[in-house]
Amino acid sequence: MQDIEKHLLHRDVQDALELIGGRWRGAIMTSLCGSPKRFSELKEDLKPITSRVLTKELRYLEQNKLINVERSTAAANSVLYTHSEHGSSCGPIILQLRDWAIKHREIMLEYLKE
Amino acid sequence: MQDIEKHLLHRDVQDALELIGGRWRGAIMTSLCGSPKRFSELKEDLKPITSRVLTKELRYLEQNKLINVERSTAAANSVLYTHSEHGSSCGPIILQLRDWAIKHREIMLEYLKE
DNA sequence: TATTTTGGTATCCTCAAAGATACTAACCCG
DNA sequence: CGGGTTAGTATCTTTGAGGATACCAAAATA
Repeated sequence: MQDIEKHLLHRDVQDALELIGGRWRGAIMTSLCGSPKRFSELKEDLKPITSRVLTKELRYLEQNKLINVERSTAAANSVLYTHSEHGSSCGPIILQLRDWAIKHREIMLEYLKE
Repeated sequence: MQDIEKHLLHRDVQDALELIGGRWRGAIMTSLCGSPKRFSELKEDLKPITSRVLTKELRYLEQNKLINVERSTAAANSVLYTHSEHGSSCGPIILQLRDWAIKHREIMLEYLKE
């Protein structure tokens, strides 16, 4: 492996972690794994997130094509958030992150016992 | 899937993203995927990271058992950072994150063309 | 012995992410 | 018509991650 490639490698990882990192983005994508949701459902699921932050993060994810936003023209006050095709492709990674976090917790508990 | 389980699901993901999220943690773990490294090698690889931040993040990763720190008793001014057993188990996930980020970049370029 | 390298500390500062709180236009339901 | 719900905005404030800069003791090296 060349130096340049190594360098690019962690730059890519940084990019990925900016997309789904931070306090809420990963959680939002996770919440949408189960099923499409409306704003209020997301807010409930991610409590104690605030409207302001949820709006901002949803706009970010929309701009980065990770979610689709169906602002139904007919019944106006209803907006559906769903994974985009590419957004749903991070589902498996998220599941692995979850499993890894659970394993991590167990390992930390082991150390605390000793 | 029950509501409670859904709730736990994204909490776990948030935990994982705290462990390897932020500006540098994922990159450090990535850099250590290739081979064990010394402080100065990490600093070079992760340029423009500062000593202060690198130290802080390494201590965090050490406390969370994701890396081992070999402070060689014999030759004192030499410290080796390596993945712990559990730390190395996030290697595959990191590779997938990298692939996913690369794919994301391509997709965004597609949209810009149109 | 002098100099450089290594692996850090010590302070101070900035800025952006996130929270608290209040408010609102449009709709929908009875 | 009136009250509640939906999907947000508008301000203001806080917090802490991360950066800039300077400094340092111990060890290696020349």
